[in-house]
Amino acid sequence: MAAKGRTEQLAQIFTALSDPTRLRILNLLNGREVCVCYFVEILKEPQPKISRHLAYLRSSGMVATRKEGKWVHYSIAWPEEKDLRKAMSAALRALEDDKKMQADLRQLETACCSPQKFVTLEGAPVPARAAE
Amino acid sequence: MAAKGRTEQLAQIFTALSDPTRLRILNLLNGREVCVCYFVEILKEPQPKISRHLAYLRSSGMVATRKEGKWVHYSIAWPEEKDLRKAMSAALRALEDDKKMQADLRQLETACCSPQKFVTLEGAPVPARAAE
DNA sequence: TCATTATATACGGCTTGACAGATATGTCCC
DNA sequence: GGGACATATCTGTCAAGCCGTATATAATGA
Repeated sequence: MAAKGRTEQLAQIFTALSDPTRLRILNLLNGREVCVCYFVEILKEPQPKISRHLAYLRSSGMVATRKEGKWVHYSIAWPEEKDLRKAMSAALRALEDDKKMQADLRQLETACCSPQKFVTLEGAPVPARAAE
Repeated sequence: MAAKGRTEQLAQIFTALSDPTRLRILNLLNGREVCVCYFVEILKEPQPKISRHLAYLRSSGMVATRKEGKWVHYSIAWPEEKDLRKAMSAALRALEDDKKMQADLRQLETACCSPQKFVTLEGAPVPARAAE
């Protein structure tokens, strides 16, 4: 799309942040790369719903994807501009107090979309701490 | 309305921040109290449009109003919760680099909705620096 | 009381967003 | 190729958001 002013950029970021499901997704993504299957399992929402919200975040440029076999890993794409980055990270930090968000994060450790829950070699990829 | 979870609260705040007009309004409100007539003159948008966005901000609890004769002064109602406040102020700070926002602010000094532009005693009230 | 000014709301149309459910695409393995 | 799995997209429907225009409310002052 065309080059947008700073104000419109910010408005777009906040639009992306204005849905509870997307907030939960971003909270899980905060600081690591996460595979789609984790979102589906942890958020306990229908897969197409998750996928749509991920598509939304993708098209507003807030997340990046990395494909690995049949899995797709998502990570946060931090804005170039410093103040935008700060605004976004302050927003994500505001999520950290939320019980629901904390519970989601706790599930990251155990959840796994693959049937072989404990076979890490062949199961779904473990979410990696992002280099930041 | 009913008590909403933290996540939904956050989503609502972000919805309020997700519109360029509302961002311009909040930018003008950042640090001072401003009368509606200023918004109308500075943003150069139809009065009902401004009023609707102010109503939106009001109903999401992000601004407070003070009535004085026929004028209504708006100010930012900072959230109780620390992280929410930080997120909001980071958002407002991210606006400060925007040329458009700076131009809006510059107009605050000269703009006045009253016909008697320079009669401060009877003209529209001058925006006051908020105590913060 | 009437006119004027400041602000808010109602109405109608259009656009965007959210959802569920069905289906398509892509990868892997046999 | 065919089946199983992971992910994405399409379809139709409904709610929410935004806008312009018209109108209502409220305060002021003659």
